[in-house]
Amino acid sequence: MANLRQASLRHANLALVARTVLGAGSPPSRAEVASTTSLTRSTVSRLVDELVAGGVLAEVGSVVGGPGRPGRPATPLVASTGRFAALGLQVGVGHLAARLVDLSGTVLAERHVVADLAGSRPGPALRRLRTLAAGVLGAVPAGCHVVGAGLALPGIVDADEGRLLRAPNLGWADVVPGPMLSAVLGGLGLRVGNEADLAAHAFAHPAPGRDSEPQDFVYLSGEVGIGGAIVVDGGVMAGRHGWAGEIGHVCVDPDGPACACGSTGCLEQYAGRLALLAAAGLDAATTPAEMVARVRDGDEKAQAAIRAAARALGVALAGVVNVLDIPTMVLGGHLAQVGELLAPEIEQILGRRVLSAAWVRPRVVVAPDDPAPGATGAALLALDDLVRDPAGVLGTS
Amino acid sequence: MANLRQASLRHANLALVARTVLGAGSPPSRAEVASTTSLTRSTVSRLVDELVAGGVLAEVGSVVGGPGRPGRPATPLVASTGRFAALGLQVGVGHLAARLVDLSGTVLAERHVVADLAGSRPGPALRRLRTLAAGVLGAVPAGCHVVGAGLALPGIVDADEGRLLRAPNLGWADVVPGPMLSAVLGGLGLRVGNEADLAAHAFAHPAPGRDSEPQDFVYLSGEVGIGGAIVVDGGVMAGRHGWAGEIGHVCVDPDGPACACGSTGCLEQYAGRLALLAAAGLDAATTPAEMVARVRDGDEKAQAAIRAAARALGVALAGVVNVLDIPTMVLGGHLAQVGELLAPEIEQILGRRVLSAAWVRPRVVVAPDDPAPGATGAALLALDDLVRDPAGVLGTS
DNA sequence: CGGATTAGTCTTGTCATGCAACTTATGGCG
DNA sequence: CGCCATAAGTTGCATGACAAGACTAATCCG
Repeated sequence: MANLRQASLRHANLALVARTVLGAGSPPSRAEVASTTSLTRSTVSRLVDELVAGGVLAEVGSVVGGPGRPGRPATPLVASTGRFAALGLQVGVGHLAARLVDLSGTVLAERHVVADLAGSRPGPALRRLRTLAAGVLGAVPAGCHVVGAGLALPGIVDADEGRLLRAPNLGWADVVPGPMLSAVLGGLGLRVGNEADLAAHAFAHPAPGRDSEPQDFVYLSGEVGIGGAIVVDGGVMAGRHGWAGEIGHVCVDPDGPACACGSTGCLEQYAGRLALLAAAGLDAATTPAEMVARVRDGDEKAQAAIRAAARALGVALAGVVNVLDIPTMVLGGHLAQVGELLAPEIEQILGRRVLSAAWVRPRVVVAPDDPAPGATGAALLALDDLVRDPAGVLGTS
Repeated sequence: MANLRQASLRHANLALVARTVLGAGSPPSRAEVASTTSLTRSTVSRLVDELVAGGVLAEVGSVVGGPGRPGRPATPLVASTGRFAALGLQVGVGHLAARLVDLSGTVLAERHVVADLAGSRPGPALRRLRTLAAGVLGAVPAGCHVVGAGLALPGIVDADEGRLLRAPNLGWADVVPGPMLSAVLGGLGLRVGNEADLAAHAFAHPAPGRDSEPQDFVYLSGEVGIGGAIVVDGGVMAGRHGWAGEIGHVCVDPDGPACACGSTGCLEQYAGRLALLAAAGLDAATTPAEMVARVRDGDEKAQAAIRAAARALGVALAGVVNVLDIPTMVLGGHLAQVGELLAPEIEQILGRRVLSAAWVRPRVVVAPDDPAPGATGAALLALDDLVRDPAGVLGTS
C-alpha cells in the first residue's frame, strides 16, 4: 500500500494503456484506447508515443480506413514483436523444456527433450536444463531484450526464496535451482513457481496482458500425480505461502488407500496417471492415447478405471466448487489426454454434489495439448511484470 | 480498471492516510503517518486537515510529549467517534439483531431478540426486523451521519441484486428484503450478504480499517447447518457469483448419510448442530453449554459425537487447506461454543492430512462468543466503503 | 473541389504533490 | 531564568501529469 505521487499516476496510466492495447481483440487506435480507458485523446497520444518509443508497443504500418467510414484513418497499435521477451523453463517428471516468449505472446525459440527424471538427482537434470536454456538464449534476435526468466517445477515451491521444498515425484527436496542456472541467465533473476500454477496462468492468458475466456477456474495438472491451481479473476491464487492448489491430496474417501503423502484416500490415488493405469491393469508405460483406445474398444477394466477416476474427481472437485464458487474446471496434463472420457461423467457428478448447480451448472473444459505449458506460463509471468509497470523499461523511470 | 486523474491521486492518498490512522495500534501523529506512508509531512498535514474537517478523523485533545523526548509534542489522531455510523442487521435461524457501529468500531446502539424462524415466512420476520432497525436508528446521536446499512442472511445470496436465493434452514427462497425495510432505511441502500461471510469480515476487522491477527483464515459458522467463508489478506473471497464458502456441503464420505441439499455425506451431516445433538442422543433444544458439560462428565455417547464431528471437520478442512493453503481455521457459531472440545482433535487430523503441515502446522482458533457477529460485519462492510474512499463524504468530492 | 468526419497533436490551465524554509512548542542545561 | 536543540506542524514555490478545447491531418462523399 504505497503512497501515490504524480509519477505513480503516469506509471499507472502507462500500464493501463499498455494493457488496453495488449488485451484488445483487434489492434486499437489511439482514439479507441482513449474511449475504452476514458482518458483523453491527448493523454493517450502522449503515453502511446512513449510506449512506442520504448519498444513496448508498435504502430501497424497498414492504416485502416475502410469504405463507408469517413474521416482520417486510424493507426492501429499492437504489442511490439521481438523487442522484449522472457525465458520460460520447465522441469517435468518426464521432460525438460525451455521457451522464449515475446511481448506479443509469440514463441521465438523453443527446446524440448524427453527425460525420465523420476528419482533423479537435481544436479545433472539442472545442467541439462541449463544447456537447453543456453540454446534458446542463443537464438535471441538482435535488438531483443530478455527481461526475465521463470522456472516451472512439479512440487511445493517457496517463490520468495526461489526454493523447491519438495517434489515427491522427482524425489527432490530442498533444491535452489537459481545458482545452478545463473551462469546462463546472467543477471536475469529466476522466478520459480509451481508447474500447475504456471500452466494455469498460461491457460488464463494466451499472451501478456491478454485474457482468455474463463478467467475463474480450477486447473488440474496431471503428470504422475495431480497438481492444481486456483485462478480467480485471471490471477493464480497463491495462498498464504504460495502452496495453494494441492488438489491431488484432497481426501475422496477417508477409508481409501494410503498415499505417499501420509494421508489416506487422496484423489491422486484414484486419478493420478499411475493409479489410473494400475486400476486398468495396464503397464506404467502405457500412453494415454492407448488407454483411450482401449476404453473405446470396450475394455471393461479400463472403462471401470476411468469411471472410478471420474467419480473421485467429481467428489473432490465438488468440494472445491462448494468452497470456492468457481464452476469451471480445466483438465490439463494426462487428464487432458483422457479428458474427453472423463468430462461428461465429472460434470454429471458435479451437477449432483454442487449446492449452487441449480443456478450455474459446473462445466469441465479440456486444456489444449501442450507438452510444457508451465514453461510458457513462467515466461508470461516475467513479461507480466513489464505490462504491469511499463515505465520500468522506458528511458524515464 | 478505471483511469487515474489528479483527483484519483488525492482520493487514494486520503484513503491511505485514513487507513493508516484507523489501522494504527496507538493514535499516530501527522509526522508518524508521514513516515509510515512515505508521504511528506506537508502532504499528510493537508490531507489530515481535510479528514478532520470532514469528521472522519479527530485530534485527541491530550497532547503527547513524554519526558526525555524533546521537541514539539505530537497531536495524536484517532477515528472520530459518533460522527459516521452504519446499520448492521442480521436474520438468524434463532434470532434477529440490529446494531449501529461507528467509524471507531464502537457499537452505539443494539437490539437483539430471540426468535425461532425455522420454517417461518419472510414477511412477518422482516417486519420484526424492521422494528428493531427503527429502534436502533432512533438512538442515533445528533450530528451522527448513518452512511449505509447491511443485512446478514443465513443462505445463498445474490449481493448485486440484494436477493436471498435460498436459505434451507429458514425455509426461505427468492426473497428481496430491501423493499420491505426501505421505509425505515430511508434512502440508505441495503447491502445483503451471507452471514458467514460477514461474520468472517467482523473477525478479520475489529473496527473499520483495522486488521486483527489472522488475515488469512477459513471461518466456519455453525447455526443449524454449517456455513463458511474464505478470508484472504483480510478480504472475504466471494467467488464467481458470491457463493463461495459452502463448506457445510463438502463431501466427507461419499457413502455417508443423505443431506437435504441432495448430496451424500456432507460435513453438515456430521457437525451441524442438529446432527451433533442427534448423534449424542440429545434433544434438539439442548444448549451447547450442556453438551460441553456432558462430554466433560464422561457421557460416552456425547464424546463419540464430538469425536465424529471433529473427524468430519478435520477431513473437510484438510481438503480446504490443501487446496487453499490457508492454515488457520476459525470456529464460529455453535462450533465456537463446543470449540474447546473440537479444536485439539481437528488440529491433530489436519497435521496428518495436510500436505504442507510439516512446514506450517495448521491451527484452529475459537471465535469470541457473540450472538450476532454477522450484524457487526454488515455494518463494518458499509463503513469500509467510507474508509476506502473518504473523499465521498468530504465537502469536495 | 469543398464539406463532413474522424484521428491525432498542440497549447493552456488546473491541481496535487515534493521540497525546503519557516513557525511553534517543548525539554534540557548552564 | 534564558538559550539552544529537537521535533511537529505549516507555508510558499516549483514540478509535472492530466483535462479541455482548439487546431491540423487525412480520408470519404457528393
